[in-house]
Parts: sequence; C-alpha cells; structure tokens
Amino acid sequence: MYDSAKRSLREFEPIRPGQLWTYNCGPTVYDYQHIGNLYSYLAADVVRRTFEYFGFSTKHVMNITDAGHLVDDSNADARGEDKIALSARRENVDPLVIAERYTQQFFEDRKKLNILEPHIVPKATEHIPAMIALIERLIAKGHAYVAADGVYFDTSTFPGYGTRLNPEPPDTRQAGARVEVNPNKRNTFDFALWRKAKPEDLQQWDSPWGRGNPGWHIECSAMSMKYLGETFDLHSGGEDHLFPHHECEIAQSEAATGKPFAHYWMHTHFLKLDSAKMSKSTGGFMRLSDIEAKGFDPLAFRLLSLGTSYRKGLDFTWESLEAAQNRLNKWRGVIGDAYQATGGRATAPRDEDEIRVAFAAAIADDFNTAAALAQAEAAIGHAATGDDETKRRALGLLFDMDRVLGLSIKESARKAAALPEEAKRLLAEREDARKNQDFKRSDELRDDLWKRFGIRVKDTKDGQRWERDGRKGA
RNA sequence: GGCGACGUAGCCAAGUGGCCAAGGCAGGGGUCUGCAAAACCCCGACCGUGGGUUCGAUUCCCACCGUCGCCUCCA
Repeated sequence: MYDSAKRSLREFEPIRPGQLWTYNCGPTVYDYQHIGNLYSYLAADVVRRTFEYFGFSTKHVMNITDAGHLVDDSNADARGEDKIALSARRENVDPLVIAERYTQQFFEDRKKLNILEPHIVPKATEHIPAMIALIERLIAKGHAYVAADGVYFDTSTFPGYGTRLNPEPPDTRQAGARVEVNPNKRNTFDFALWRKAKPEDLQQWDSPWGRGNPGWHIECSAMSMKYLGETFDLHSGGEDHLFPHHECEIAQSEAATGKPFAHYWMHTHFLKLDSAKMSKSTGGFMRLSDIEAKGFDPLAFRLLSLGTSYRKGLDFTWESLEAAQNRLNKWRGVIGDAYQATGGRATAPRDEDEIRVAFAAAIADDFNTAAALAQAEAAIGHAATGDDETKRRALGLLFDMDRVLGLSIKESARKAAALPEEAKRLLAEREDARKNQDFKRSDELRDDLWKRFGIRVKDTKDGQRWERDGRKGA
C-alpha cells in the first residue's frame, strides 16, 4: 500500500499479527455529506474489506465531529463562524439536533453504498474530558502553553512539525497570507488546542482554562488513542487533511506520548465535479439523493468509484455514471441468468484459480480496484458463455470478489431469481403458450409480467429467463 | 508566490523500459431470435508537446503547455 508519510509503496506490517487497527477521519456534521465525502469513505471501505478478504480482523474507528470549529488555526479571532452553530441558529434548534440529523443521513447514505459500519463511532462532544486530559498532558510536558484566548501547541518544541506528511516545511508557507496573524501565539504555526468561549458560542464546556471549546485537531488524537491505543496501524482521510490537520495530530499525539502515532497514512484524492473540486463550504455540491433522483442506483456510484484509483481521484460526470450504471445492469443480467441456470448453486473458487489469484494480486497492490474489476469482467464472461459447471464456478468467483467490491452481487441475483407465486404461474403459462406457438398470448403475458411485477422476460435457447431492472423507477 | 498531483482511444480508466498498451461505456458490423429484450463474436490509441538518457521509452530525467489540489473550515 501507498504510505503518504513515506510517499512510497510499502509492504504492510501489522502491529498485531493478522489485525488491522485503523482510524478514519469522519465528517463534520453540519450539513449533508456530498458524493465527494462519500467517495473517500468508499475508499476506506475498500481498504477494510481488502484486509478482511485476506483474513485480517479489523478494528475500525471513525469519528463524528459534532463540535463546531469556528476558527482556523492561525487566528483565534477569525471572523469565521462555527458551522454547526450557524446551521443551528438559522433553524433555531440545538446544535446537537443538527449534528444528529446529518449523522443519521450520513449513515443512511453509507448503507446504500454498502459501506461497512465502523466498529466504533465516537462523537467529539462525548469525549471532551479525554481531550482536556490530553491537553493537560501536553502542558505538563511543556509542549503547550496558555495564552489570553486559549491553549496553544508550541510547534517549536516538536522538531519536524509540518514535514511528516509533506515535503514542504511550514516556514516556507505564506503565514498570514489570508488571515491575520494572531499575536497571542508564540510561533506562527502554533495551533489551538483549546479556545476560550465567546458569549455567543452555543457549544461550550468547562475546562481548567475556563469555558470554551476544543481545537479542531485534538479530538482525533484523543479519540484514536482512546480506542486504538497510542500507536496504531493506519490513519486515513481526505487529501485536504494532509496539512494542517494530520500534521497537527502527529505533533500533539507524539509530543504527548513520546511514541509513534500511526504507522501508515493514507489519503484519498478528491472527487471532482466537472473537473472542479466539490466542497461543502464553496457550494456546488451533489448529494447521493441527487443521483438517486435521476434514477441511478447508488451502487452504480460505488462501481464508478471502484473503476478509479483512490490516489488519482474521480472526475464525476453524468456520462461516466451512466456508463457505470449500464455496466452494473449488464452484470446483474448475466449473473441473474447464470443464477437461474444453475439453480443458484455456486462453486467456491479454488485458491489457485487464475482469476481469483489475479484479483487478489490487484487489490493487494495498493487497492487497485480498477484492475480487480477487469478480473470480475473475466468471470462475468464465463458466467455468460460457459456451461453450467463453468457458470457455477464463475458465480462462486464473483460472490467471493464481492466481499471486496461490495456490489451486493449475491443479493441481487437472489432477488432477481425469487419470484412471486403469481409471476411464476404467468411464466409457466407463457412457456406453454410459446410451445403451442401462441405468440399473441405469450406477448400479452410478457407485457403483463413487466407491468405488474417489473419483470422483464427474455427468451433464450435454454428457455425463458427473466430479470428485474436494476434501475430504480424504470 | 511556495509545494504537490495529474495529462493514455468519443468518454471513464489500469498499467509496463522491449511479446499484439488491461477492463468498461458509447458507436459500427455480425450471430442468435416468431417478435422483443438480453447475451455472444469482430472492429478502435503512434500513451499532452519538445528535448535528453538508453541498443530501445508511453513507462526514467529536464523544459514547456494544460488541468486540478494544498498553503484557510472542508473527505
């Protein structure tokens, strides 16, 4: 896998044999998640599924940031307002109501995309004491100091700050280029651990430094350590977190513990919409429900995402989504037919099966899902053209690969094969009609099945086959 | 301004110092078929431009052009 910290491919070596402990940076829930956010969780999902495919047990933690972060790190007095608070004030409800609403929506979207639930989903607001404890630890060690408007991490005490994931040293960056430099800070790049509350802040907590709220980075350190220990295997998130978020996390975590933080770092490249970044704050974003509203299956988006590399990102267009949907429909058609032809009996693949081996090699190579899909296509080919024995093997292969791909292959095949009694009766009647060359009647029945059950009947040399259109509302 | 990523057929996209540069979608032709639908078979690229290294580069190096991102809350 590619490690953002080393900027190169590295063999993965777990801390605990056979286990992957991973922390995935979760969303700030002040608004709906757009498909760009979802895309990065899809990438994290593939990582987890890949490890599980190879027999690893995983411990997967993803945070929910439900405490607003109004300021950026370079200026505690910035005019930026807390986004959750903004939403809450606009609708005149408690911030947690806002957070809860979008959190739920987020999990619904994940479910539609077959993204596995993390094992632990800690919320920032429920871990304030852990954050305070961590800050105290940093102060005690002299890595943090109390200033007029809050507590800051002293970056001068942590050599290499800002260069762990990024070749560009912070001091070459344009400090204060876009925001005022905060005079309370000792060093330009010191970042806030705790901020003193302003009266209008909707969310504030007691602390040894007065009422206030936590800095943006501290939650991830506090919560990852709580659930995964002070050192764990993999930390993942979007590329935007490279700097400053993850650099700050590394600094404050390692300064506090004196131990390495995460062994591997993974950063997902952004999804682009018509070649431009999609962002919550600059607008122009699209939700999963927009995709569904146009009649696409959420899993078509998943398939589209699998066709690209997480390190290069995805340039989303309706045309490419359409292509993914067509591909998914074809898979479902072929798999449905094979399932019906074999009575749903799939043969589990042998370890040395050529396709399985190539598939495993692809996903083991930095999660190359695009190459893995080519193997799935090979299996689809066998499922479409082979004899029954070959079809059974192809199905077994596809079901096996779907543990990583997560396209619900087995489920949709089953669903396609399962028919209501009435539909079965009509199909039988139609078969008789065709035997008797009564095409008028058989066409009527075909029409009927489509209108009443959404079942498309097709005639093949092996008899009738049917499918349910994968496209919603079609 | 600093740093970084990317540029492969109409579209999405994998990949490699040298056998015919994966796969998918769309398109064209064909097979099958009572009709329809599906499926199957066949067809497509001098790998952004210009140099360099090399026996040989799409793959390595340099320059240029173009697109995008980070440097500020964002997956």
